Amino acid sequence: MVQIDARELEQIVLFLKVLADKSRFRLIALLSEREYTVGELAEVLELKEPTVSWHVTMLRNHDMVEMRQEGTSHFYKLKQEGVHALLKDLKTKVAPEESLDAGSDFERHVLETFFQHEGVKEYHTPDGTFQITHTRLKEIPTQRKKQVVVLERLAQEFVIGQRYSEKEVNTILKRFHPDCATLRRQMVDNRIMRRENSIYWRDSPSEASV
Amino acid sequence: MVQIDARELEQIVLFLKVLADKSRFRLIALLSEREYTVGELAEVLELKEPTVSWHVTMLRNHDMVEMRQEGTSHFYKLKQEGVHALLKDLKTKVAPEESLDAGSDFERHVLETFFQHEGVKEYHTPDGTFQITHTRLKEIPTQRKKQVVVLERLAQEFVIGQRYSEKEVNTILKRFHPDCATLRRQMVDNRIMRRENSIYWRDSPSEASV
DNA sequence: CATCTAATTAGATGTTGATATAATTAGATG
DNA sequence: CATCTAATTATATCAACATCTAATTAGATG
Repeated sequence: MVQIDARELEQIVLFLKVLADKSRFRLIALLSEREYTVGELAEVLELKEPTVSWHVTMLRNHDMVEMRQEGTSHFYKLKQEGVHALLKDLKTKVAPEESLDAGSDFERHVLETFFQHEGVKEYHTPDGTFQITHTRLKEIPTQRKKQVVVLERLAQEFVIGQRYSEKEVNTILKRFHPDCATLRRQMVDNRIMRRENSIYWRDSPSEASV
Repeated sequence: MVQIDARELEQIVLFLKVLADKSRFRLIALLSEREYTVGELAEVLELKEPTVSWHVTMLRNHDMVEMRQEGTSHFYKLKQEGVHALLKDLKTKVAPEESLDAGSDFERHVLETFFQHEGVKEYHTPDGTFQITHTRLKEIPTQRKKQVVVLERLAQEFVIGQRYSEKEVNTILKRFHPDCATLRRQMVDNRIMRRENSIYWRDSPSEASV
């Protein structure tokens, strides 16, 4: 865990407190699309104007929203796109299953059964620390239909068109299962990967035979 | 803005509410490092046990923490590493400038001289493709002052407090220079890393001798 | 200047929730 | 079984805050 000093902690918690309110969250959601007057917001959110005013003022104090005046009307809009991005992050974190594309129920079931999601691993590089979720293959399915699902999944580890040596293929597969040789052979057998002169590659889906 | 339905909104706000508390945030920070008993947490956070119990129960209800019992002791630890990642995200969003630290001219010069930045490498994982800039150590400095700068830099690859096996240390160091054994020894000699029974770790700057 | 519109500020109210003390449960140990 | 340790539940208290009504400010318009 990253060390967090007191001041920083206060700030983060404060920021989270601002977000952790239903009305303000909806407010932010609206204001991220276009500018609104207080009255409009009150109507949409079914709150009284003073309540909305209170909230937007709060958001303004936290530099999350900016105001433009026109006559007696005050137009508010989201200030930092950072907030926008943050929400997106939060969303994917909170409800990650929404984010990844569906696939069939069968596929999902097979993947869930055979893959085991391990914690996050940290990679430290000059440019910062990357966190990558690691996944292992509990066992290699014997049923061909399930096998294909698993192999397709593993294939995603390889860039389409890129050439890999046998050693490189093994390294990548070994991250999932010690028996990389079997996986490699099965990938070739199922035409999920191609081989020629000990060079492996992945064809684009359109070229690959089914 | 992403469309958010009522149920989802509730969940997000609830999740944020859980995080938006100083004690719980610190709790999570601690529990992301290792498991703690309620008593230990109470002592570190300077709270009474019932208070901690209340919070960890709350975290448990939200599936953010898990418990293991041993005698009368209840060991808690962070459940989803997703929370971990989330915090980091939040941190970089909230205070991005904090993340990178400046360093002196001398340090910068040494780092520039001894490190070589190689191109971008791609890592393919279940969750997408990561591009990471790789850096190598051209040679190990012999002048002690320069050596320390380089070793300090390498130390950043290790999470403070985390325990590493000798093998893990080598793996990480080998990314920079083939002679990982020398680097490892020098790190220990210079008290940049600590060793006991072939277990290596990095102390926080305050504890480390200068 | 009187009036209208839109928003904010002031003040009141009710709820939630963070924390504490005290009592209770559950496991371990002599 | 008595006792000790660790944690939880029950209950109480206090502060924070979301919301409302009422009063006030500020700009526009006849």
